[in-house]
Amino acid sequence: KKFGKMIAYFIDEVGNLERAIDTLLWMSSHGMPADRFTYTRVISACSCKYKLQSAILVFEDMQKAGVAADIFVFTALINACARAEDLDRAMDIFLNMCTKGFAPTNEVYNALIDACDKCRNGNTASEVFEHMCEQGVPRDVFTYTSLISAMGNCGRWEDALSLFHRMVHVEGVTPNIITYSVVISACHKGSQTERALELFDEMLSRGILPNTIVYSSTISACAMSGAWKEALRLFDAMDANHVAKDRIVYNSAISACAKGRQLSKALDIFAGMKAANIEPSEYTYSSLMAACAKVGDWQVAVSLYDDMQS
RNA sequence: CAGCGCGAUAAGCAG
Repeated sequence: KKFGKMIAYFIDEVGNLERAIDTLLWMSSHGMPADRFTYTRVISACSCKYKLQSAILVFEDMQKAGVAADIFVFTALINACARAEDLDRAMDIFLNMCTKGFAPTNEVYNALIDACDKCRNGNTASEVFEHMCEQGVPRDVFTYTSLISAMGNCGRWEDALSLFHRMVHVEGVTPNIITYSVVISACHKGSQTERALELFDEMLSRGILPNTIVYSSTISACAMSGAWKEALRLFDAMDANHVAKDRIVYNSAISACAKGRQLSKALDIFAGMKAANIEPSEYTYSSLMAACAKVGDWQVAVSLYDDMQS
């Protein structure tokens, strides 16, 4: 029990995963294996650090030590696969879990759909979702958010929108800020500017205050149809609404100007970015140079290139 | 010995 607390301490306070794993393995090799709670905690910590191999090693040790696994362990393992973008292994674990007689829960299906999303496999995501519905497992905001994200990531914006509709009006699941960010992002990838803006307004009317991520998704959606004025309006609204601007939202706004052939606006935003002490990235320079290319201003492109090198 | 507590799932940028 005390070693278990020590492992939790290594993970939560010290952030030393290696030590936590060593202690866990030491415990089982000395005939006093940790309980399933501790195993789950360690597997989850491996997942957070994208260490799928370690997660599997810990799970194998758990089985060797004769500690009975439960649905929480399997959920954490599937999540580790999702983070490592290994859908095949996620499926293996899922099937293995079913064979052992565990009925998949909402969380297990959600983690599996997330794995499909991370692996850009929209078809499998849809199949898993259908299976979930057939089994009568409840769908919640996590389910729909992951599934809509998976649709968006493989260009299926119509499906993303119809799932959003089904979520809200058929299943009565309330969308949150993350749901709006994925459905707006799906519109962005499908160049559906109008729909993205409608969703943004709908979100406001629900009383959800947009954060940096939702602004950047919506600004990117504006960029796709040359709606740079709308993009800049949103970008400026961030200050009025006291929403912090990060590098990504600056990049989104610069890209919107670039696609709308507004080089001087793009340069203004770039200046603002530097004034705010935000480091430009390769995305920043790439968008700025694209803007130069659009208007044929090679001199500014060269000066940006020099600026980038220094 | 008993009770209690402790563990799992989702989002944004360029060429």
